[in-house]
Amino acid sequence: MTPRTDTRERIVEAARQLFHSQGYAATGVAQILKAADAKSGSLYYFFPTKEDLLLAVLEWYKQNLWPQVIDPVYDRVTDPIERIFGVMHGYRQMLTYTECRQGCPIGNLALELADTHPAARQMIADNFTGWRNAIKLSVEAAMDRLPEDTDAESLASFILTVMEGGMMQAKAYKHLEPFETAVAQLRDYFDRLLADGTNWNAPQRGDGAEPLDAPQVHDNPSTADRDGRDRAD
Amino acid sequence: MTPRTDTRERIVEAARQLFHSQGYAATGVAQILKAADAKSGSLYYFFPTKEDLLLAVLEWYKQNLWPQVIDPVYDRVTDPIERIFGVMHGYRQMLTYTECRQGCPIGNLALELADTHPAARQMIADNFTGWRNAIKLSVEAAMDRLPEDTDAESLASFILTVMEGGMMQAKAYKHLEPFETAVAQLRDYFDRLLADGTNWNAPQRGDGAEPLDAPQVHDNPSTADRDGRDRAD
DNA sequence: GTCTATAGAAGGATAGAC
DNA sequence: GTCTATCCTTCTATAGAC
Repeated sequence: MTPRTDTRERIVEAARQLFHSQGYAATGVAQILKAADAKSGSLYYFFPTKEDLLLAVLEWYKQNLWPQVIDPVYDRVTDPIERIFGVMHGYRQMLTYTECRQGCPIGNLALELADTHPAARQMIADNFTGWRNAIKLSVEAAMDRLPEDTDAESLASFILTVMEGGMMQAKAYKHLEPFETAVAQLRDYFDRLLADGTNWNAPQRGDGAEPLDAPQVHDNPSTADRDGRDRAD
Repeated sequence: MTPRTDTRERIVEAARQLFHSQGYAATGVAQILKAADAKSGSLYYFFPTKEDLLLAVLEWYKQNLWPQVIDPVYDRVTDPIERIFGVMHGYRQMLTYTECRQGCPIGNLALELADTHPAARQMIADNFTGWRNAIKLSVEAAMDRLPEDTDAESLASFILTVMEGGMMQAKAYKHLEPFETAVAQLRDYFDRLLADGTNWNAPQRGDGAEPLDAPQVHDNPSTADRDGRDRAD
C-alpha cells in the first residue's frame, strides 16, 4: 500500500466536520474513520483516545482563527469598527451557506463538553480568548472614537457574547433573523457609543478609513430580514 | 409493590437534571432509570423512545418558565427595566450556585440537538419564544422611556442573545466574569437608550417605580468581578 | 504506519410474567 | 404499571500480523 502522509490530518478534518455537524458524543469513531477513509489502527496510532482527537480538533481551530476567520476580513476592511462588523458578516455568510445549521463549532462544543471534559474546556476557553483578543485589537484601534472609559476587553467580550447568542438562536430557529437582529442591535449600541465619543478630532466613518470595495460588510439594520414568516421549518 | 403514581414525573425530572449536567447523548437510559429509581419497563411504558422523553423534558421547561423563572422576579420587582435585569440576576445566581456549571438547559440542548432532532429543535424554539415574550412584556412596559423607534421584539431577542452568550462564556471559562461583563454592557446600552428616550414626562428610574426591597437586583457594572485572576480552573 | 479481527462494555429497546 | 431478563447494535479501544 502507498503510505499516505496526511492520514493524521484527514482524520482530524473528518472529526472536525462531524463534531461540528453532529456533536462530539453523537459522532462515533467508526463514522470518523469512514469519512477519513482510514482504519482504527491509524486513528489509535496518532491518538490514544477519542478525546485526544477532540483536543487536536480544538487545536486546529486555534491555529486557524486568523487565517480562516480574521485575515480574510482584516485584509478587505481597514476601519476598526467595520472590521468588527466584517467578522460578524463572515458568520452571517456561514449561516447562509449552511441554512443556519451547525453554528459556531466552538460554542457547540463548549456547551456540550465544558462540564465533563476539563482538557477540552480549557482549549475551548483558549479559543474564545483568541477570538476576543482579535476583536480587542479593533476595539483598541477605535478607542479614539469611543467614550473615554471604554474597556476594550469588556467590549470585545460582549461582541463575542452577541455573536454566540445570535448564532445559537439562528440555529434553534433555523432562521437568520435572530442573528441579524443581534448584529443590528450591536450596531445600534456602537452608534450610540460613537456618538458619545468625545474626541471629535479623530477620524470618523466615511472619511476614507473604510475601503470602497467592502460595502457588503456593513449590515444595514433597516434591511434586516423581516418578512414576517414563521421562524420554524 | 405499592404502585407509585409519580413514576412518570420522577423519570422526567431525573432526565431533566441529567440532560442539563451531561447533555442528551452522553446520558444513558440506564443512568436515568437509576436516578429515578425506576425500571426500563416503566420508562418505555410512558415514552416510546428516549427522544420522546427529551420532548417531555422540553415541555416541562416550557410549562415552568413563568413559575420558576419569571414570576419570582416579577413578583419582587415592578419597574420594567429592572425586571429585565432581575431575570438576568436570577441566572447570575444560578451560575453562582452551580459554580458556572450547567448553564442554560435550553441553550445546551439547542446547540447539541437542533440539527439532528427536528421535533426537539421546534420545542427549543418554542422555549426561546416563550422567554422572549416574557421579556418583551417588560420592554413594552418601558416603551415610554425608550427611543420612539424601539422594536420591542428585537430588543427582547437581543436580551436573550446576551443572556445565552454570557452563560456560554461563563461555562467555558468556569468563571462568572464574562456573564457579569455581558450584563454590565447590556446595562450600559440600556442607559444610553434611556438617555435618548424622548418622552421626558414618563416616569424615570428612582421615582418609586422600583421597589426598595430589591436593591440586589441591580447589577452594578463598576463592581463586576475584576480580580484579574486567570479565568481557568 | 496501516491492516484485519475482535474484545468487552454500554447503548437503546423489547418480551412476557405479574 | 412495573418487574426481570435479554436481544441486538454500537461504542471505544486493543492485539498482532504486515
